[in-house]
Amino acid sequence: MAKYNNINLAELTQLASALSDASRVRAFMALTQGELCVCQIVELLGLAPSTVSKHMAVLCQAGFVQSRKQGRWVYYSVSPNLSTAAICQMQQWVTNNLKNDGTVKQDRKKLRAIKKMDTEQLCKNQRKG
Amino acid sequence: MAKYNNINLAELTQLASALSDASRVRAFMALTQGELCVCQIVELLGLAPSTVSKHMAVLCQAGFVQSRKQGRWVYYSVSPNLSTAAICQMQQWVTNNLKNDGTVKQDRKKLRAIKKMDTEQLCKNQRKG
DNA sequence: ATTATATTTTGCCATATAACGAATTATATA
DNA sequence: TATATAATTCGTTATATGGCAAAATATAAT
Repeated sequence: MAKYNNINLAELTQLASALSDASRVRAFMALTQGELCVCQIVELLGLAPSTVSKHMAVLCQAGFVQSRKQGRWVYYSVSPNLSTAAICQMQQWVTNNLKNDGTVKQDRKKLRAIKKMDTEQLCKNQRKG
Repeated sequence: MAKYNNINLAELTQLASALSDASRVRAFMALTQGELCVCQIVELLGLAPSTVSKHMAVLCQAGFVQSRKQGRWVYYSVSPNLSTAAICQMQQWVTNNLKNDGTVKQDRKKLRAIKKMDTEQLCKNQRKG
């Protein structure tokens, strides 16, 4: 079915703003490889949990990602966007254009390692260091 | 011919940043109707010339628009982007998604009036008021 | 040459944003 | 029930950004 929802100027600048920060774009690109919990994104980006949390909130509010809570963990994933064409198009644009970016490639590699780790252990290590 | 130039993370966030401000997006949308000199954009947006100049520099540096100087006037226009696919795609995305935006519609109307005015007279009025 | 003027650059101010650590919240475990 | 903990919110700081006015630049007109 065709997507017909229009966005307005404010919504467009909100979408653009969400993608105006490298850490947020990296987080989004990481999620295109599958859902991640906050501590995994923290590990990937090397930022404080509070900072990552705020970044994810921005991506969520823009509509690029969604979250689900399971126990103490919150998992983020790329939103399916059944309604808004503009968001789908931007998701595609980011994904396609950064497919071969150096940082994104490195992140993918690091991400594979992170996913192999036990999440409990990952969090424990983050508390210490 | 297919466009194959890739962009990196920094370039992508630069493009997004350029579109993260409503005044800049309005200026860009105005230029999709044809080239404009600075004073015409000043008239449309109701901002100081220095502010508009800075906005246009940001759009230029990102690659969304280009400028040509003719005498004392500088004309801005949507860049043809023969090289970078990412920029073309974003130009299309903005144009398509804001086609029916309220502010953009108002701007188009105001723009038709501005284009009918004598540019010399327009500048003269701006110096006064 | 001198003056006028369209645009840009510079300097400044107010606000927005990214970062962190500390405090808070919500959930699981002992 | 009390404790531990993953994530968020809050408070603070440093930097970035948008806005204007004034100064500087470049070009046209006198």
